[in-house]
Amino acid sequence: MAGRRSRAVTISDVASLAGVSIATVSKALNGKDNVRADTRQRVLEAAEQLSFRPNALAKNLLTGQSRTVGLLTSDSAGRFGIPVLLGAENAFGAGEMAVMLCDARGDVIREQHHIRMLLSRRVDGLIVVGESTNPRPSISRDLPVPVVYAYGPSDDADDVSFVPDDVGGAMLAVRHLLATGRRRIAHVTGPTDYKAAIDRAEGVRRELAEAGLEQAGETLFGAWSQRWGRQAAEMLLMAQPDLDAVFCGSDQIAAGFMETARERGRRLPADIAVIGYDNWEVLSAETRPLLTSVDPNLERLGHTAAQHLFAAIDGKVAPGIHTMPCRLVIRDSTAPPGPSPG
Amino acid sequence: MAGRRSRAVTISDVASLAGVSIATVSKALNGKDNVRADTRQRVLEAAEQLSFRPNALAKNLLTGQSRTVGLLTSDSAGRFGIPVLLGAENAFGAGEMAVMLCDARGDVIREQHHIRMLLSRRVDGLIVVGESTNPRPSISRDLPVPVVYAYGPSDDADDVSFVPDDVGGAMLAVRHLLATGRRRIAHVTGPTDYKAAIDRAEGVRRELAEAGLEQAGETLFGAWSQRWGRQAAEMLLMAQPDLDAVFCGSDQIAAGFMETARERGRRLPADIAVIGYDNWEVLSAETRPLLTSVDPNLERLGHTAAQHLFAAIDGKVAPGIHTMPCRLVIRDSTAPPGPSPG
DNA sequence: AAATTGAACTAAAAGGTTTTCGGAAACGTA
DNA sequence: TACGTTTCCGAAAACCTTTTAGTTCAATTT
Repeated sequence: MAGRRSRAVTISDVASLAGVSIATVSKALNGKDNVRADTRQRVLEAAEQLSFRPNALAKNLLTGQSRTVGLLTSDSAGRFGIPVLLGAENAFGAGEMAVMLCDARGDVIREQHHIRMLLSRRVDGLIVVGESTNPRPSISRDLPVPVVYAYGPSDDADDVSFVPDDVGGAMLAVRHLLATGRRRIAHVTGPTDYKAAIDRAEGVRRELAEAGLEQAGETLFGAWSQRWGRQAAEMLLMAQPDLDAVFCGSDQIAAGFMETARERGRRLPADIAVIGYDNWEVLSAETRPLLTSVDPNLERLGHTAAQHLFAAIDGKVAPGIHTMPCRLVIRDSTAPPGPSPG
Repeated sequence: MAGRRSRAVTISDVASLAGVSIATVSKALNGKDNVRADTRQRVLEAAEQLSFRPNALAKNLLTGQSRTVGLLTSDSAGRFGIPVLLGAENAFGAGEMAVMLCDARGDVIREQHHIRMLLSRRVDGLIVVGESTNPRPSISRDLPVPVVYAYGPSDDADDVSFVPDDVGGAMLAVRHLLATGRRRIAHVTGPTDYKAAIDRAEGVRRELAEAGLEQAGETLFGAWSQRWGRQAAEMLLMAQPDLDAVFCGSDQIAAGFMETARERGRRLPADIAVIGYDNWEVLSAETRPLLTSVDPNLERLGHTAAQHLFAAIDGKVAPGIHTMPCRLVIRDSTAPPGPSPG
């Protein structure tokens, strides 16, 4: 509370105390040449004594750069925005960049409002985090600063987007199932209006085709929820009694599937192997057995997007949609099949 | 991309185009007096044509206020920081405030670094979001701006903190169990080094004492996890065969408890009622039966904290730890007991 | 007709920093 | 002493906006 209402200490105060001009203070504090060692020392001591912090507003006004980026999200609450946000904040943390967080909550008006606000604050760049991997309207047109899209790509091919490789992630999962000896593989996933669901189904199709195998039944599209996982399990266990593996489009679906499969007396993973998606640890590390899951590496994606934004601020653009690889986190739910009860 | 590298348009450009002085432009755009209607119109058109956005840096430098608050968290990834953050961002969204997000990731050095950065950017205030409800070291000492602590309170009684009322939340839960006819109530919760666990246990004790009842066994402290919920269920069902209700310290514990209780043949909620804590919808809306849970109203807490920060910026301080009420979200897991299988 | 008023506008200052350029002092050389 | 060189420091401009204190000019009053 001390000094709450007192005027902030400026470079002039430091100059007075040190008995030099403000120019010298500036040079001394910024490590510039042409300042005698003992003068610099005096200045440093004065600055320390007054706990002087240069006014970034003034500096930024002068340089025209705010050393700030805007992070525009439609769904900060979502599980996907946050890791991206963290990765970005991470990448910035090293330098002197700051992140301004704006949540548009899916409202175009609010988004416009935030963009105007950020521009008037002269942010150096913008990261737009989608709430799904579905393409979203571009905002880059006529903006005076570079924009990078993360998770959900822009619908304009000239923009820069970073998205997880859902097709590749699904292929990883199926490949792992095949490698551990599974042959009758089903796929349960989310709604068809999610590009993520479509892409993952395509990955399954592609990898199975490559192995010359048929998929066990059509892909079951539903919701991303545990409930749908349970429901799908009922259907699948009935329709495909010789099923030996299920690849689920989300960890929640997988958790639901496993719950019902256990109840129906299937041994996991001995009878049926299960793979989830997202590697959402609160779930995948709590299921029984522990859930093998595709990790979309979102934090790294956010980090990369932020680094790319830096490059773009420096004028180096690499337009297009960049897909980032996923990794498979192997846990107990895909141990090789066998008669032992695990 | 258009004009990416061209100098930003300033008020002078607008003045030239409109054929007036910059002072007139300022007054016209800010709705001040003494500007003729047609002049104002001309200015507005010129500004529109150039898509002029006043440089907030310059304005802030002049007024000495940045219209920005810093949000300092140790755990943005956590389930608790995010809602608070959203509530705060929400409260600010109405005005022209912006939020700068900084994640210290529990590192004191990093926290100091962020504080210096925020101060040099002349933020108008700070919100510190704890990662648990345990008190945390105060940072307010000698800071030139007001600080409000949310979720985790400051250890300095002169600071302003907003925390959820864990004791009251637990009392709500137990009262509901009593009201629906339960009498043998057990409590399973997290580790003893969490104040939240201690407080909730205290709430249970207090409410049961008020009703003149004994708690069914000692409070079981463990982890916040589903696994611990399962483990505790094994113990409890053995040790307290006539148990008719369990209040769990988290939704995860509750989910684990329910899973095992079902496996052991208990009917939920007919035989045993279960209440969770946090009302984390991804869990509480997916359990079978749907989980009654104490909702700590975190978003509202964040909102209130932000509003209070506004007040503090205007010089109105109300020091102390303010506990915010929880609410009980009643779902199927606490339907009255009975012989029917539900 | 001269003086007063009021409206509409402008010049200039202020805000805190960095940077450029010029000046002064100290020193060495002739 | 006169001159050139080096080293260090300070004055002032620039960044862009808002606000204050005028200034101009026309309309109104005396």
